[in-house]
Amino acid sequence: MATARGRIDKRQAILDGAFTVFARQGYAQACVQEIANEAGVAKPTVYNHLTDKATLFRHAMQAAARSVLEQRLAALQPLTEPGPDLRAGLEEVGARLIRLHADDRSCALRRLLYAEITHFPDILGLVVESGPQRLSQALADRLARLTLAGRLNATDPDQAAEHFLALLIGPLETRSQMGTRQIGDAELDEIARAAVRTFLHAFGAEGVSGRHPAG
Amino acid sequence: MATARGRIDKRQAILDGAFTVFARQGYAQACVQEIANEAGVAKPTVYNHLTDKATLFRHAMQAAARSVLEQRLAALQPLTEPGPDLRAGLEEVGARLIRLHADDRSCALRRLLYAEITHFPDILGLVVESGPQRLSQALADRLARLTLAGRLNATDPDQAAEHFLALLIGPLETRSQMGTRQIGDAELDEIARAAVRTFLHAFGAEGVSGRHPAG
DNA sequence: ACTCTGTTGAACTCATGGGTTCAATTTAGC
DNA sequence: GCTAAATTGAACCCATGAGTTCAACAGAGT
Repeated sequence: MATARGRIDKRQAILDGAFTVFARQGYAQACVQEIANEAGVAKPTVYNHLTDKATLFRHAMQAAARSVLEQRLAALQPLTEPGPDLRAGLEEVGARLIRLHADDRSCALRRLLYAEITHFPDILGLVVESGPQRLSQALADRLARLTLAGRLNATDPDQAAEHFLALLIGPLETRSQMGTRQIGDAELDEIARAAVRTFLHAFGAEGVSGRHPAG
Repeated sequence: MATARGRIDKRQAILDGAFTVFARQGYAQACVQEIANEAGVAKPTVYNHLTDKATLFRHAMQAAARSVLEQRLAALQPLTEPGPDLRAGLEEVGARLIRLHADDRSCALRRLLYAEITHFPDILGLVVESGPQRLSQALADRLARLTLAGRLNATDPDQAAEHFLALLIGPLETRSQMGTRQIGDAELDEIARAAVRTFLHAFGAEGVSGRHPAG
């Protein structure tokens, strides 16, 4: 063994396994032995790569946060080259975001963050700032462009983005009982459609807003 | 001792102390001895009233949830007899709700719920169902009345309530970094005003909606 | 073949903390 | 004052789990 590649693979396996176990058990109840098992590795190997249980936790959270963020940014794609039907584009983005948010790893990340924010205040910096913050920022950029193009009426793009995300995530969170209950695709789409409807009433350009649409 | 009153007082002190310590340390890291100290009581007394650490946790959470719910329902008061200025009434309710949501105990309750939902799935029933659920329900009732009175246009009051709360809580949650950062009164009011603005665009009666208000 | 580095499993140390026991003490009600 | 129930503090038992040690082992480069 001992090749650089091998080491990196082990390290990655450890971080993945760690996140899996932390997600299942929480920080305190997760035991390092179980993490080692999950990663297919011996306990001392874990301590060889990550000094502490605490640093193990930090790195696992950071890695998970990074991968979640990537997916989310990618979900904004349809808004960079929006088609003729803006409503459809927004609903598409909403549907994607909501599915990512309801994903198991994503839920687990949020849960762990909430749970351990008291004991690891520094993790907030690593995760939130490269989480909702960046997503909201990127979304605001798109909304600003759409407003300049006269297809939207978001004078304050940051607030528009904030409200768009709130209208998506809030209802999802309450209906899924904080990620406990699984939600069917139909209901997810309905949540996204409803969010877009309210959003367009508030921020749609005159012609698009459609005070009394379909429903 | 042994008088009924005395027992109840001790029990209440224990539950309060338990919630305080759990909020500070999380379930796993909280030790019963510390809870006993916080409650000004000996350790065996704790076990005399509540059999387990687990049941102690459950009862503490339930008690906290109950008190939080009461406050929230009371905050809806201004909507039962709304004055002539509906926007002002909604902003008042929004400001109250947002302050309650940002309250320390409330944040701690949410954190603990998120944190231990995996180990105590039954707590969700005791808390959520008598938490956001009931609040959303009560709010929907008010919105329905306002719609019947022609002062609002909430065809689906449940969804309107859902979106109103989402517009309040979502931005609060992101800006307060999940309850970590303290937020000034001015910013809280601004969040509430913005939420009401978007809400009225979507659900305001024709005359009230005011597509381009003040800002 | 030799070596160096990383891995492994098992055993070990040690601190923490849940839960119990018990004798001494308090307190309420009579 | 007497009794019975509740409280108290201290000591105790025991399981769990973090982190370490170590001897044996595997593989890559020379």
